[in-house]
Amino acid sequence: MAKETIAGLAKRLGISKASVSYALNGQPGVSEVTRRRVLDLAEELDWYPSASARALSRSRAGAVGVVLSADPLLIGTEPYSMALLAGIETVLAEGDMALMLRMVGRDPAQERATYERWAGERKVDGVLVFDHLLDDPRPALLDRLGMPFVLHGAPETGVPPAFSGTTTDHAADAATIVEHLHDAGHRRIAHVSGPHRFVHEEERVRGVRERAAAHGMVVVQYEADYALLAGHDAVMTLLRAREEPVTAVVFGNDLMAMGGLLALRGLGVRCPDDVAIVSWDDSLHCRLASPSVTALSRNPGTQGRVAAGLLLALLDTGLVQAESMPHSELVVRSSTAG
Amino acid sequence: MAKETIAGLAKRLGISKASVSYALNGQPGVSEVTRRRVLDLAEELDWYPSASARALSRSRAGAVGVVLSADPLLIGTEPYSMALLAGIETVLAEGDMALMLRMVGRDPAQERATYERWAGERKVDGVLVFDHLLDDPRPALLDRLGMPFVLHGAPETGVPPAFSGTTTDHAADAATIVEHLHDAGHRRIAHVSGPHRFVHEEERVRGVRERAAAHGMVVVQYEADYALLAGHDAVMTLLRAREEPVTAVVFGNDLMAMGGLLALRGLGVRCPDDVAIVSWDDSLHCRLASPSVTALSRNPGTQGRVAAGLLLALLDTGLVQAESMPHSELVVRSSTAG
DNA sequence: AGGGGACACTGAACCGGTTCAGGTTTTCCC
DNA sequence: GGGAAAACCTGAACCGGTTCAGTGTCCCCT
Repeated sequence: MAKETIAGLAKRLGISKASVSYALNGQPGVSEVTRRRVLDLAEELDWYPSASARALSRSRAGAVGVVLSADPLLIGTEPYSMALLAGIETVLAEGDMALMLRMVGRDPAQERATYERWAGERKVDGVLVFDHLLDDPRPALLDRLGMPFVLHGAPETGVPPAFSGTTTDHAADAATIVEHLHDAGHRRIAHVSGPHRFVHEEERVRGVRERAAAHGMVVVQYEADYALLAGHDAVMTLLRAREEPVTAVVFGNDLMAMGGLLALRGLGVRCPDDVAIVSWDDSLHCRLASPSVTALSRNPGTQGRVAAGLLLALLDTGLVQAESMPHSELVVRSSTAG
Repeated sequence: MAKETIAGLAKRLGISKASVSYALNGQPGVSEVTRRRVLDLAEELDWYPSASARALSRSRAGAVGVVLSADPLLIGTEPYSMALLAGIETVLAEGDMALMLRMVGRDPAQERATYERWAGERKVDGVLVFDHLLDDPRPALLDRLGMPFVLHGAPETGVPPAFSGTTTDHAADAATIVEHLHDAGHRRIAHVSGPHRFVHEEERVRGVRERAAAHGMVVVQYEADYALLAGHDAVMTLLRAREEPVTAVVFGNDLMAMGGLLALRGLGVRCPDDVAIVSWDDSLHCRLASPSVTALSRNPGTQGRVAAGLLLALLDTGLVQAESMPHSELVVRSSTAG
C-alpha cells in the first residue's frame, strides 16, 4: 500500500510519465493498447491520481463552495436549504466535483471573508450563492475576486444576464396563493414575509399586493425574520391590533407558518374556520401540522440541481446564463380547506 | 489582480522563496524584521498561499470528509444530522480545515467507494463516520486505506480503544425514559426502534428491556426504519393487534414519533390520555406537535463539536481516544403529561 | 586572536501530476 | 522505393508551495 505515483506506474510499464498521463485522461497521443495497459494497471493497484497534484498543475481545485449562512437555531430545521444542498450535491458528484461546505451565522462579514479566502487560496473553482439581497454586494465582490458563481434566486434581468443565476417567478407564485385564498372567499389577508432585504421577499410582497389589489382584497404586510417565534408574534400582533381582523395569513416560510399556527391555537382561534393559513414553502412540517398546512411546493431539490448544473456549465464553457425555475405548485391542505 | 506567488513576494522583497515561506508559517529561520515585512506585504496584496500547492508539498489536504447517507426523502427533515454537521463545521473552521460533504442514499457501496476515492486521491485528511453498524465494515476499510477517522457513536469498548470515537451511554438514556414512563404510571409500553443493524439501536433496545424488567413492566419491541410512515404503521399494528394495549410508545426518532402521533389521531386515540408518546430525539417537530412531544435532548451540536475535535486531535497528534458524550436530558412535554 | 555556536538567509530538490516541443516509428500514397 | 504525413512516445519544464543542506555573519567566550 505504498503510495504509488504516476512515475511509479510509468516505470512498471516501461513507458514515460507523459504517456501514462495521456492514457489516464483520455487524451490523444497514446495507442489503444498502451492506454489499456495503463488503465488496467491503475485498476489493479486501486490507484487514483493525487487530487492536490492534479489541482496544482491544472490550476483547478475540483471543488465547488457553498456558504450556508443561517441562524444557528434555524440550522437543520430549514428543510428548504437541505433539500437544495442535496440537489446540488447530486449534480456535482456526477460532474466529479467535490462540495466544500461552510456554515456561518447570519454574518455577511464571515461570508465575505470565506469567499476571499477561497479565491485567494484557489481552494474552490466556483461558488453557489443563495438569497439574493437588495444591493447585494456579493456579485461585485465575486467578480472582483475572479471567482465564478451562480446566484440562486437571481432577479429576472435583461438579456444577456450580467451573471449566471436561477430565477423564480415570484409574482406568479404570489398570484397562485392569492387566487386560492380569493376563491376560498377571503377578502382581508395578511402577508407575513421574510426580511425585505431579500430580493425574493420584495418581489413576493409586490406580487401579493398587486394580485390582491386586482381583486379588491385588503392586504396587511408584516415583515418578519423566518423564525418560529416571529410567525407567532406576527399573528398575535395582527389579530390583536385590528378591529376588523384578517381571515387568512400567508407566511414566508414553513417555520413561521408553524409559529403562526401555535399562536392561533394559543388564542383559541380556530384554523381554518376563523383564520386560514398558507406557507410559502412546503415541508414535512406542513404535512405534519394539525391542521395540515396548505403550502407552495417549490421543489428545492430540482432547484439545487439546476443551479449546480449552471455552475458546472459556467466552469466548463464560461457560458453565463440565467435559467428560470419550473413553476411552483400549491398543495392544498386542511389549513385553507374551510 | 494578477496571481501573486511566493516567488513574486520574494522578488519584491529581494529575499528568497524559502525565507518568505518560513516567515509566513511562523517557522524559525527569519528575523523578526523580515517576518514583519513579509506579513505586511502579504496583507497589503490580499495574498493567500495556494491551497493545492501547499497541499501537495505538505501532503496534507486541509480538508475533512463527511459522507451523509440518508434516504433522499428524509434529507433535510432530519434535524439531528444537520445540527451535528453545524457543530462539526464550527470546530473545523476554527482549525482551518475545510469540510467536504458527500450525500449518498442509503447505499453502503457508494459510501465505500467515496472513502476509497478520497483516500486514493488524498483529497481529505480524515473522515467522520456516523451510525455505527453491527459488524461495521467501515473501520476495517478505513484502516486498510490508511484514512484516519472518528466514529461518532462508537461502542464503549475497552481501554485503549481500537479507534477514535465518541460514545454515548444509551443504557442511561433508556433508563431515563423508562423511569419517566414508570413514574407516570405506565406498565405496558412499546419501543419502536430504528433498524437493529445500528449498534446504538441495539443498545437502546437492551437498555429499555432491562430497565423495564427491573420494574416488572412489559415492553413490546417493534423494529422500524426512522421514516414517518414507519412510525404510523407501528402504532397501527401495535394498537390493533393487542387485546391489552400498551399505554405508552417510545419512538427511536422524532419523525417516527410524529408518524405515531398522526396514527393515534387517525384512530381517535387520545394522547396522552390513552397513549403517551416519547421521542428519542428532540427537535422542532416535537416542540411544534400537538400535543407537544416529550423528547430526549441529545445536543447534536455539542456532539458534532466533540467528534470534530477528536478528529483534529487525531490528525495533529495521532492520538486515538474515545470520548463519552454528556448525558442527555429528557424534556417533558404534553405527550406524557397525563 | 581564534574557535565555536547561534542566527539569518539561500539555492536547489521535492511533492505528483500536466503539457509542450521535439524525436522516432509507422503508415500511406504516388 | 521514397517522401510526407500521421501516430506514438519521451524528456524536460512547469504549477506554487515546503524543506533540507549549506553558506556567510555576527557575537561570545577563553
